[in-house]
Amino acid sequence: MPDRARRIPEATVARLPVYLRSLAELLDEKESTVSSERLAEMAGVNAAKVRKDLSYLGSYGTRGVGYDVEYLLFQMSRELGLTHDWPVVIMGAGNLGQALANYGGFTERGFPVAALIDADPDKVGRQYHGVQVHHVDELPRLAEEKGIAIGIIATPASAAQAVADQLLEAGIRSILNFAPAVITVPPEASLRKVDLALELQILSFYQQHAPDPAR
Amino acid sequence: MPDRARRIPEATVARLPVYLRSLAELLDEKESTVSSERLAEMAGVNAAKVRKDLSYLGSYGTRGVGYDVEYLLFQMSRELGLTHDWPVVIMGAGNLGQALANYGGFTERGFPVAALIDADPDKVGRQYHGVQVHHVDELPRLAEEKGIAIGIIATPASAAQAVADQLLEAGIRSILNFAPAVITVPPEASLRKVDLALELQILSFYQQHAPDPAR
DNA sequence: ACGACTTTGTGAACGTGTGCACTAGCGGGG
DNA sequence: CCCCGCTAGTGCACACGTTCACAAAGTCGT
Ligand SMILES: NC(=O)c1ccc[n+]([C@@H]2O[C@H](COP(=O)([O-])OP(=O)(O)OC[C@H]3O[C@@H](n4cnc5c(N)ncnc54)[C@H](O)[C@@H]3O)[C@@H](O)[C@H]2O)c1
Ligand SMILES: NC(=O)c1ccc[n+]([C@@H]2O[C@H](COP(=O)([O-])OP(=O)(O)OC[C@H]3O[C@@H](n4cnc5c(N)ncnc54)[C@H](O)[C@@H]3O)[C@@H](O)[C@H]2O)c1
Repeated sequence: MPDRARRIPEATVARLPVYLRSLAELLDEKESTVSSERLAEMAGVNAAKVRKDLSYLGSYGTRGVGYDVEYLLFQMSRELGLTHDWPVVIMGAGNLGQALANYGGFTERGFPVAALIDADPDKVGRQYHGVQVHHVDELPRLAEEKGIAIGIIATPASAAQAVADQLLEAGIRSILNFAPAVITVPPEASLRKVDLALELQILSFYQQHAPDPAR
Repeated sequence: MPDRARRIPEATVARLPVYLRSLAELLDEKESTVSSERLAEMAGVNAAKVRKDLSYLGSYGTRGVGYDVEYLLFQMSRELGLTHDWPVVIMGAGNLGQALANYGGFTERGFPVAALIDADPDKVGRQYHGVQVHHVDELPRLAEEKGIAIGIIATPASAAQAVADQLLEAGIRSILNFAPAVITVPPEASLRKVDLALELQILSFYQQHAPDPAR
C-alpha cells in the first residue's frame, strides 16, 4: 500500500458528502470556481477545515483563485466511489422498508433499490414502487446476480442481528441499520446506524439542560 | 452555575440513550444489577468508557457489585429529560412525514406526534394515523397550546431553512432535520440531522477503499 | 515585468475523546 | 472480624480532531 500516509480521517470522510452536495449546487449555478471560504459557508463548517479536508484528496486548488468546481466534484466523486451505481437491498418490507423503496432520492443519488426482502410469506411476491419483494432464501442469489454491495436493515430490532448476519453471509459488507438495536459486525465490514428515537432523546437532553427552559 | 465541572461531554450524551435501551432490556429480564462489563457488551462499547460515562451522572454504582438497574434507569431518564413526554411537530406531510406519523415507536418512547404541518392547502385538514394536518400559520398557536418543544423537518431541501426559521419563530428550539440541506440555527437552539444519502455515500467510500474489493 | 492582492496548503498549538492500568471500596465467606 | 475477590471510579498518556496563523504560490492589473 503506497499511500498509507494519505489515509483519510473518519471525520473528514463524513464531511465529504456535504461538500459534494455543495459543489453540485454550485455547478447548477454555473459557478466555475469556489473558495474554501464560500464552500465552508455552504457546508456549515469553518474554512480551515475545508482546506485540510480537501488536502487529503490531493492539491486540487489554485492559490489566489480557489477550487475548480467541476474538477473537484469529479475527484471527490471518484474518491467516494460514486462513479458507478451501488445497488442496495432493503431487509424488511414493512412501513419503513416500503417508504424507502418509494423514495426516489436514493436512485437519483446512485443507490438504486434492487430488491426488498421479507420473511413474511404474505409479502413475498408483492411489489412496491416497482421493487419486488423476495424471500430471505433468495438473498445470496440476488446479491450475486445484481451486484448488491449495501444492505439496509428495516426489520424489527429483535431480528436485526440475525438479518445482519444473513447480509454478511451473502457477501454484503456495508450495512445501514435503522432498527433500534446494537448489532456487531466483523472488522472488515462497515456499519452505520440511523436511530430516530436516539436523536430525539439527545435533543431532549439539551432541551432539559437549556439555560432558559423555554417551555 | 454551580456544577460547571460536571458538564457532560457531547460524546457521552450521544451514548446515554444506548445505555438506556440496554437498561430497559435488563429490567425486562428481571436483572437487578449490572456490571460495567455487561453493559459495555450490550451497548457495543468498552467497559472503561461505560464507567467514565456513568460517572458524569454521579456515583451510582457499588464497587464489587455493579449498578442497580432500576435506580440507574431512573437517574438516566431524569438526566435525559425523559420523565415527561415531549410532543413533536412534523413539518411536511409528504411521504416521509406520513410514514413518521404512522410510526408508533415515537409515542412509545415519549415523543407523541402532536401535529403535522404542511404548506399545501390540499393536505391541510386531512389526518394521518389520527394526526391532524395544519397550515403553517397555525404553528405558533399549536406550539403554545400543545407545549411542543421539538420540530422535525420533512419538507423538500429547498424549504428546509425557511421551515427551521418558522420553528424557531414559534419558540421551538430543538430541531431534527431529514432534508438533505445544511441549515443554520442560533447557538441557543439544538440541531441534529439524519441524512440517508449521506450515510450511503459514507458506506460507498469504505466499500471503495476496502482491502479486498468483494464485488 | 513586477508588485499588490488573494487564497491555498500546512505546521503547530490546543481541545476533546479514548482506553489502560491502578486504586478505592464494598460484599461475602471463612 | 478480617481477608479475599470483585468491580466502580479515575489519573494519565495517547490518539484524534479542530483551529489558528502564516508562508508559499498563484492571479491580475498596470
Ligand atoms: N416506520 C418508521 O417510520 C420507523 C422510524 C424509525 C425506526 N423504525 C424502525 O425500523 C424498523 C422497521 O420498522 P417498520 O415500521 O417498518 O416495522 P414493520 O413491522 O412495519 O416492518 C417490519 C418488517 O420486517 C419483516 N421482518 C421481520 N423479521 C424479518 C426477518 N428476520 N427477515 C426479513 N424480514 C423480516 C416483517 O415481516 C415486516 O414486514 C423497526 O426496527 C423500527 O423500530 C421505523
Ligand atoms: N421519503 C423518504 O423515504 C425520505 C428518505 C430520506 C430523506 N427524505 C427527505 O425528506 C424530505 C421529505 O421527503 P418526502 O419524500 O416526504 O417529500 P414529499 O415531497 O413527499 O413531501 C414534502 C411535503 O412538504 C410539504 N412542504 C413543502 N414546502 C413546505 C413548507 N414550506 N412548509 C411546510 N410544508 C411544506 C409539501 O407540501 C409536501 O407535502 C425531503 O427533503 C427528502 O429528501 C425522504
